[in-house]
Amino acid sequence: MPARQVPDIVIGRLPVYLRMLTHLMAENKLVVSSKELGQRLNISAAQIRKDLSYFGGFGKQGAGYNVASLHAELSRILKVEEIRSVVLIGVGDLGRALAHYGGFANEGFQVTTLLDNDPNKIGTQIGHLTVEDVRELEPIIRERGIQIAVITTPAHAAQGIADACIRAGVRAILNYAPITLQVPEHVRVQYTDPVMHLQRMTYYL
Amino acid sequence: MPARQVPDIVIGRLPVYLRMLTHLMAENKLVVSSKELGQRLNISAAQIRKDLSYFGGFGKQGAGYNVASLHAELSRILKVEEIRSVVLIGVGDLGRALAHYGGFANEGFQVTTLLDNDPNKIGTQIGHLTVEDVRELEPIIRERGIQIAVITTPAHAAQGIADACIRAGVRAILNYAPITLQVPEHVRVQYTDPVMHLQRMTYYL
DNA sequence: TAGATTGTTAATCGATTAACAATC
DNA sequence: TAGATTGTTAATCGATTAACAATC
Repeated sequence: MPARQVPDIVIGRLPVYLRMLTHLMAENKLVVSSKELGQRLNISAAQIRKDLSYFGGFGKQGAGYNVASLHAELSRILKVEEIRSVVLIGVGDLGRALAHYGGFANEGFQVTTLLDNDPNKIGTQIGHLTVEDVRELEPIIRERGIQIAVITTPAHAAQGIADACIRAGVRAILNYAPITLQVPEHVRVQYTDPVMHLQRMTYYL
Repeated sequence: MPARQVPDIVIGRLPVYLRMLTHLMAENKLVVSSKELGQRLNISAAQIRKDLSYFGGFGKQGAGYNVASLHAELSRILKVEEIRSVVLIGVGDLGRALAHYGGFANEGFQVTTLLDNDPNKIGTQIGHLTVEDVRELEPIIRERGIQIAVITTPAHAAQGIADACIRAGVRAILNYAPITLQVPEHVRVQYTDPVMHLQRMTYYL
């Protein structure tokens, strides 16, 4: 429960801070200053202090921040202390790669459900999961109470899948399909598209 | 050659406009207004007009924008008319998925080089490419004049790979490894990490 | 204590929006 | 022509930075 309205752009930096704190813990670093954090993340020290101050005073003057306790605070703020179920729709190469991805463990997420529309894929095993029929999407998501969906279908299918997910109760979508989704206000969407990222850089070449 | 300094945040929206224009061309739509574009992309019409005005006046009062010619203008501005070679380092599940990805064609990019450090992978075929030895990274990138790298290695290897790429002449990096890279000013980096995206949304759940 | 660093305020900087004359 | 929509300016809004008292 934030004390005041926190800008979304601030929320977007918290996972970056959290990731660096995880890294510092692995290095057995006990304390870190906003200055050092900033240098490692290419963010100004003032911005880091300001971002954190939306949620409280976590540091100690003259010393900096305790790495472990700031890590715990950010985990709490981002609500990634408990594991959340994720449904992944579209078991192509990318979907398969994400299903295998080891980086979700310990970061608050677990892919628990794989869906596809291809009869040749439905029923097959990927890791320890069985691919299920996308026609069962709504009841499956509802029954399992899943709030997060990852869409790795072709572009033409993505909007329909998103609509169905939302009807079933999904409130956060990570969309890998190269299309802008139309969603109601209460649903969050994040996009990731390698072409967008690359095109954004070639301008400067 | 932009007329004046264009904010990076504006450059970041141009690929989104371009993608929608590609979509509209496939729908055989000849003309589109900033209002309609905005509705489809969840961006205000004023912002679209302002963004485009950094580069010139591409529209027609009372009518809107010619879809095909705005598409051509944006392709030119983003320099994605010619195909650019991309090196991909780290042929794990994700690297393999990107190597197979069909979405680069027609969008200005082609993965031409695959590198890995695993002797079991070096020499194998992926699609029509052969995985090469990452120890040859610098000469390969130099000889082939590659300016764009996609890093899909584990986090601990990513900074070293980035350094080597930059020494060899790379100026744009798309980094899938979950780590913030330190790079000189003349090098652009884009990040994509599913954990970051998901954590950014769970705050709102 | 002296040095370092926080948390916060005010100033600056930059991005978005609203409005409208120009004009197709 | 009348209606629609652009390109642009000025106003608004929001984010970042600089500065520093507080204090560990």
